[in-house]
Amino acid sequence: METPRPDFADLREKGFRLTPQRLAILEVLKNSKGHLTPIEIYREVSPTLPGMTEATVYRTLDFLTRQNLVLVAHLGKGQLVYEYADNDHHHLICSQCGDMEEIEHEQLQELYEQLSRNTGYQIHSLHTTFFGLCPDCLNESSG
Amino acid sequence: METPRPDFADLREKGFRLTPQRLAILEVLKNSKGHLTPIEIYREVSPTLPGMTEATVYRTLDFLTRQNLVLVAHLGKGQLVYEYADNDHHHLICSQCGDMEEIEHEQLQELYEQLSRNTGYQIHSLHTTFFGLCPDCLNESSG
DNA sequence: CTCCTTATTGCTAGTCATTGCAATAAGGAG
DNA sequence: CTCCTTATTGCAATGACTAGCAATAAGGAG
Repeated sequence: METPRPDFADLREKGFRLTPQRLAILEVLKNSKGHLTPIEIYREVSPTLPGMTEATVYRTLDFLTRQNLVLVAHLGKGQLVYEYADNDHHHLICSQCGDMEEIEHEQLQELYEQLSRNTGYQIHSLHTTFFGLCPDCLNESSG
Repeated sequence: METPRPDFADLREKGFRLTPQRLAILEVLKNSKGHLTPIEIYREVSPTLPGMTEATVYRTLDFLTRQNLVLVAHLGKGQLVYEYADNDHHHLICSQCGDMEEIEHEQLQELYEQLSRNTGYQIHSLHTTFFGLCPDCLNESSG
């Protein structure tokens, strides 16, 4: 709750290092403003940084996620997607057509507070994913 | 909403087959009453059904999930866990120590209705996972 | 009980993702 | 600018999961 949006430069003070790989991956996420899979990120960053490996992409994404610089979400089956952490939101996905709606965090705020009261947990999950049927698919299945 | 708890035998009427593999996997989940990974399930079922492959476990779990007989959840990184679908609940996991709380679906009911009203979606995600810090870890990190 | 259709399985190969370890390089000290 | 510590990376091996296809077997018909 103290530093909801840490700056990349803060990492150095925590003993972490600002490597070109981390910079490049964060930059790709910052510019794309959408969900990217690790492989997509690898493909975008790879030309810029020859020698970069997929393993580094996975590790870096995991690192940036734990530093709250990027958000991770499970949108479909097992595949994870990443997004630059600049606005707090969640996702509602149609399990039939794959359509996606963004849910402002505000709508979950109350629930989070309630869960905190009931469990004593300090909840920090952003980017929660809900599944359902979108209006279009609902119509089709009922017709 | 019509058949919230389908029976295994109903599958036959839909043209699906009741194979020993499906029976065995469902039985393991029914008896364990907890979260199991596909590999754990494979190890439990394998001795009973020689010849059983991991691929079949993955496929069967996917099948049972789509039939609403089991629930799937993303608890940690990428790994999926499965559980017998006999009570509607969600999870709250401590991202530090891994402790887990169950959240009764009742607590999310209101949110789900609100999201439905706002988006037109019919939301059906059970087994949503939230992350946070448990009371113990909160104390430690502040001390 | 036997035959037949075709849903499922087992096998194999292919992706996606994680881990261990030696080599590299970030960044502070002198 | 050079040296030194050690966080990170690259590489290679392993593990998790998916997809294609021929062989098997569930379950309905006769």
